[in-house]
Amino acid sequence: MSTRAEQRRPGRPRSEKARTAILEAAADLLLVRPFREVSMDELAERAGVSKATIYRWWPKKESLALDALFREWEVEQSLPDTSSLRGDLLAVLRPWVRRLRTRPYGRVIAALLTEVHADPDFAEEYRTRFVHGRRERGRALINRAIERGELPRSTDVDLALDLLYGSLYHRLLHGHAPISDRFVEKVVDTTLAGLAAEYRKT
Amino acid sequence: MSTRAEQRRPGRPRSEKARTAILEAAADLLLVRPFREVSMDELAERAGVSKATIYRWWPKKESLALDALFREWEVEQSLPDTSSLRGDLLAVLRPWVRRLRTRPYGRVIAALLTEVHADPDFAEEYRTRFVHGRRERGRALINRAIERGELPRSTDVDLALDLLYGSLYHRLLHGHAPISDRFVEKVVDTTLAGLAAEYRKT
Amino acid sequence: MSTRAEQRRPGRPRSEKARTAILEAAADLLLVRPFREVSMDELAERAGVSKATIYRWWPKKESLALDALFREWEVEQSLPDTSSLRGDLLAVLRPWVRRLRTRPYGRVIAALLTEVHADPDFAEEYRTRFVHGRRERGRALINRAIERGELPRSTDVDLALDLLYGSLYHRLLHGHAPISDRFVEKVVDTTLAGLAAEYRKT
Amino acid sequence: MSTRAEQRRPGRPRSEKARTAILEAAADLLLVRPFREVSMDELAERAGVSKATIYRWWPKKESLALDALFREWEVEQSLPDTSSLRGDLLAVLRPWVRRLRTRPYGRVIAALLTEVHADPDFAEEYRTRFVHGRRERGRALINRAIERGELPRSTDVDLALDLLYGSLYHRLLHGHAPISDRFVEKVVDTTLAGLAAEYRKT
DNA sequence: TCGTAACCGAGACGGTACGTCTGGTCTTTTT
DNA sequence: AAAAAGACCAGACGTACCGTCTCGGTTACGA
Repeated sequence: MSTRAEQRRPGRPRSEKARTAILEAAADLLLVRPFREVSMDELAERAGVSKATIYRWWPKKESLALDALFREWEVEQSLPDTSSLRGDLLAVLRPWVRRLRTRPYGRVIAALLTEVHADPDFAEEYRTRFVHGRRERGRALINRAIERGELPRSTDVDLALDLLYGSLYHRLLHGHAPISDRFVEKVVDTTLAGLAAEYRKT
Repeated sequence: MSTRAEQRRPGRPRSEKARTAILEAAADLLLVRPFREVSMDELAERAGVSKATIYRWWPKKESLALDALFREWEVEQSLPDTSSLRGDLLAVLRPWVRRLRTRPYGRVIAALLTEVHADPDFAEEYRTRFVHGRRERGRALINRAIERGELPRSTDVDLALDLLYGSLYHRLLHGHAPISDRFVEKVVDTTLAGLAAEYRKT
Repeated sequence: MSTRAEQRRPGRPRSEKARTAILEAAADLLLVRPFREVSMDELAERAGVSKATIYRWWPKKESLALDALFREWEVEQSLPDTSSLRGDLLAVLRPWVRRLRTRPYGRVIAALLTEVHADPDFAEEYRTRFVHGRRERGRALINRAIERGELPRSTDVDLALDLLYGSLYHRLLHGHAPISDRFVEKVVDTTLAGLAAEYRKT
Repeated sequence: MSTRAEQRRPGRPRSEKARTAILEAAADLLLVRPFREVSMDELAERAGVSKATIYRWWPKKESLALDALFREWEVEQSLPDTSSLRGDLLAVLRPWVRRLRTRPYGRVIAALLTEVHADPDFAEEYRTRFVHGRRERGRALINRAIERGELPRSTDVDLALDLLYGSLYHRLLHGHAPISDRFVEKVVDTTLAGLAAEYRKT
């Protein structure tokens, strides 16, 4: 969202200080308080920056939240290799879930998803940042497990990912029950068992 | 949200005509167009009603959408009985999923979930309407299956429900893949297989 | 304003209790607090009466204030006779001015005058109640003085009344100076002197 | 009301174009139609300006009307000098009443006076603009006449001004009779005669 | 005594203006 | 060119008030 040709261009260069201040203010406000209760004016003041500077680099409040969230979440991009799919999945999901418990992330995610349904460009951006990468990594782990013979070749990888992530997001967004480490394990175990089993329909 | 003691009270009674017109306008607008793009003014005009009348009975736009959505969704409340859990679950989930495909419901749901994370009272209302009832019915179906011996007594019912509904909501909200009838079947089959299996950890 | 054929008509007769309660509430509120800050709802509640009952007898808030004010002001309608115009005028103006000082009447008067300029029917009503009668009585006093030879036959009675009442209303409405008894006397004396004198233009 | 330090300050300067457009729209609407029938929305639209811009500079409709009226009235600030008080007063009053007859100014004045009685700050502003200046000028004229020997040293200047302006405002506000040039002359003549005369009380 | 008609209290309603707020843009000076 | 400051536009917000209406119920009179 805040990408531009990074070549040296004439004129005053972009202030890195301002960029950082904005993202930090966004993290402090947008990732914590209910989305709609944070105004751009407050954000700008908190960052010690003018509103115009924010809008020069981010088209809307949601895009800023997206960047701020991405900065917090997607630090670790490497694939784990524990020699079992169960171990790999837990190595990916457990740290994420633990991070989830440190802040009310359900709040931002819900707000971002609302925007996803209103603005196709934003939807594209959101999926690029938070869906595709994660699913590609999950897909790689599962395919590796198939190669190892842990799962049948006929395994529906998308289904697997939706069961795994879907149940976690479900609790995150609806808040009807906590996302404990135990829950993550059960989700992984049950999903893998289901995928592995030869289940005959009635 | 708009319930009050239905006793005969002094004064002009609430206009049933207005109530219906408002809910219908809400269904036409809030359940279709991006939430934030629908103003209360437009809603009031569409319903042929004054804004004050809406605010007298619904505290916010989200509450109104909640009622309108509830009116559309929660018509069928009876438990199916197909003598198998698979059949029962499909009997519940398939009609719901089919209805989901008729309108961009992900839009409203996302907006409602955003509000859930901002207003505890609203969250309570939301869960009462859209979470608890559905989960109770699911719980009943699963417990019946346990009685029949289809699933072990140790089955984690909440886990089951989160796997089932979580994966469906995941696609509804993220929109990365369609919710086909085939997908519903796979979700049900894989979840049931996972629950039934004795899965040994590595 | 609240007049109707006082004949006996079929049906429940008008409640004298309600009428009085309304006028008293109006006097307590409309004649004291800034006009626009008193709502009909508050008025109705204060009078222990429904809004509809007020509107049945008075078409608007201003009409009600008019009646309430009239009830307070126009009790004394008889002509004084002190054998001098000066005495007669002071006998009329002094009590009025003293009453003026007991409450912030400028407030209501200004509000009523505003309505006079917006609603011709109301203007008619206002003048009937507060202008014509008073001017007729003033006219009578002055004509009597002319008969007595205190003033020339050519005296412009309307001019006289505008000088007398105009200067008092001026202070009442603009509030730049108090309306003391001394001021009333000076107004009367100077006006009468001016009317009596043969003033030659340059 | 819309005054601010005119120094060069950082940031976008106030739009002179908007300011003018607002005052002109106010003159066209507020000085012509009944005050309460003109909404701020209509005013803003007429001026091609957002409501917020109006409220940034004028706290209420009345303040705006005050400025608009001032712009129309108080153009001429110089003292006339016709070598007689009568001439001086007519030179001041005649142009003013002629202007009065061009538009329904009684309407605005009544509305402003209503606000004067509701808001002390506004009252202060009103008197500064429309009372003090005019009275100071009148006072100067009269004092000059006293120096010339046209009036006794004991003349009550405030009384004089209240007689002069009071009678004119009286007709303006009550509308019971027109303010003809002839009337102005009579008011001046009679007042001056009254002030000049040695009037003996009975 | 009973019906009819006008009244009353309560309070919901349509309409409309209010003054505020926020998102996002624009204009100026300064860096 | 970029930034800070802050004025600006557009338009939704939720509230408030006005004056009307719709109920259930009351109070008189005349049949």
